[in-house]
Amino acid sequence: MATDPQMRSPETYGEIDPRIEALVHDLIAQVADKWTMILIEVLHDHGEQRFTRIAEKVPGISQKMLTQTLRQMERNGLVVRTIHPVVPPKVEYRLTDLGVSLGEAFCGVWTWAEDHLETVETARRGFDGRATA
Amino acid sequence: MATDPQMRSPETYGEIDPRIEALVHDLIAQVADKWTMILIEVLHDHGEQRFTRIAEKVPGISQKMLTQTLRQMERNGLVVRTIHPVVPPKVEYRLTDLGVSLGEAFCGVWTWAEDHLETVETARRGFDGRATA
DNA sequence: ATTTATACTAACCAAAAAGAGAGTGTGAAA
DNA sequence: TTTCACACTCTCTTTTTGGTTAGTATAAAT
Repeated sequence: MATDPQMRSPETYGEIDPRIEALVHDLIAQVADKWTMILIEVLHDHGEQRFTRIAEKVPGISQKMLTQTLRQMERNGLVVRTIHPVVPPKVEYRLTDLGVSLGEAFCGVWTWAEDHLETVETARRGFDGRATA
Repeated sequence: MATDPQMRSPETYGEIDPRIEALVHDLIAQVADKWTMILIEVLHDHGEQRFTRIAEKVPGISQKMLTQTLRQMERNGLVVRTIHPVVPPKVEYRLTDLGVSLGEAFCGVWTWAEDHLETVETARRGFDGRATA
């Protein structure tokens, strides 16, 4: 019995390099993150923006999450952060090419969701109906 | 000040139907879920499998998460669950066409991650280096 | 002299998600 | 007769996540 998650049995779904896999999961988890997706969208549609302008365009986000998400995106090279040394502070965020390309890669999933919206909702209703009965 | 997340100002990134958007986020959040992705992969590579066989192929997953994730996938129409009324119980899970198509839609992101792995890691090292300095 | 704007960080708290472990029903094998 | 396999469910605890609030520096505007 392999209780150690580090240990992989030969039966483990395993032709893929675990390093790649980790990064893939990681990246997808981050991008699929509610806010990251929205921020990519906003930055793509409106171009370079400063902190408060972004916040205004994303209702419901807290300062904390905005900062956190932008930092993460910066760390991954999805945005560049430009500090203008003026007072009051001015910081601008811009999508990098990498950020843009990630947005595009995600279009596949996005359009899948649009295309199969009805199917999924029908499946859900069916399942919920069966469960109630 | 619009503190109500339901209320959308005209400046809100807003040409998209919010119903579609909600479902898209929802779906992506679910698919991007660590386990769902892995389960799609396993079921795709190995075909119809029963509960314990799946568990063996996914080290680190708890019974709880396996059940939960499979149920969610079933509800969304990504898998079908077949109960064989024997004892001890035998339940098999199979990817639906919808499930397969979702896996394919996700390939774009998957390959993006593979293609840009180096870029992302470099960006991270740069960021972390700057932070330490 | 007080207020305002900006882009944050830090501390604290509540809620949600996930893990661990025990329990369940049943028939066949030992 | 005890044990075992299977596919769970239930409960309890831990971890993670996110929100809220307060605070900071500084110069310009009032």
